[in-house]
Amino acid sequence: MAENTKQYIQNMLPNDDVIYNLADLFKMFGDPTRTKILKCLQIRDLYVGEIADILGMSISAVSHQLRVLRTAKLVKGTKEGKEVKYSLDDDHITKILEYGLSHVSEQ
Amino acid sequence: MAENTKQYIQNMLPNDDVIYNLADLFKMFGDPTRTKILKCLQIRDLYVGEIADILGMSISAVSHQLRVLRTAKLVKGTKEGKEVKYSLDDDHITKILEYGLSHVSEQ
DNA sequence: TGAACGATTGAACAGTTGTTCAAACAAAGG
DNA sequence: CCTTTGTTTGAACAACTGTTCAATCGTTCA
Repeated sequence: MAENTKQYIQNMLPNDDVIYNLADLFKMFGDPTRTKILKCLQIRDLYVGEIADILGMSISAVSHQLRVLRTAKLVKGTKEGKEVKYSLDDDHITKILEYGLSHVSEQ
Repeated sequence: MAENTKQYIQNMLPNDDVIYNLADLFKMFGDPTRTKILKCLQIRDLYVGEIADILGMSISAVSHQLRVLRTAKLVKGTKEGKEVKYSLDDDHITKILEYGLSHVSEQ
């Protein structure tokens, strides 16, 4: 391949920063537990214990994943007394999920 | 939470099959090397060695990832003599990537 | 205050992932 | 044939990921 072709393609690629952020975003959807949690929160805001109950998982496991989603700013938690109500923190998320879902469903 | 509310939400969730397929799809985009490869192939069909050259990676590492992408039917390889030319095997893929990219860029 | 409850946290563990290295394969040309 | 070139493959290894378990924190209410 010609050297200038190589450079041309290299220049068209997003910066490494962007690539890594992109990968980190998609990683969030790359785990079934997290996509389930997000799907739940798409239906309705929920407490940690409720999510665990719906998914049949331990509260701890759900809480760990919620922290991951919170760090990624996909979800936010609001304290209500003893409980913490979680909700989606990003509109795009729903669309990306839907896009992936329709792709998967079509196959 | 009321038992019937719990069941209502459970019924609204996609089947486990779908959830796992969805997660597997997003996993493909969850690695920087793979997103780079896909981005390259979005620009132009390329041989394995060309991709390795552009990305500054070993041919082996690229080939391993191409196999993963091939298995996921995101990419296909066509033998041309000694070389194998790779191309994107799915239109949706570009859109999902773009959607994620625009999300990442906006932050 | 102190028991009860919801949620978070940290350590530990098994399982998975991505890269490297060396070996093998396939096509082309001498 | 034998060598060269492009690619694939498998084993090995380090790094990462998700869950569990036990401990802890924070709030409520008796």
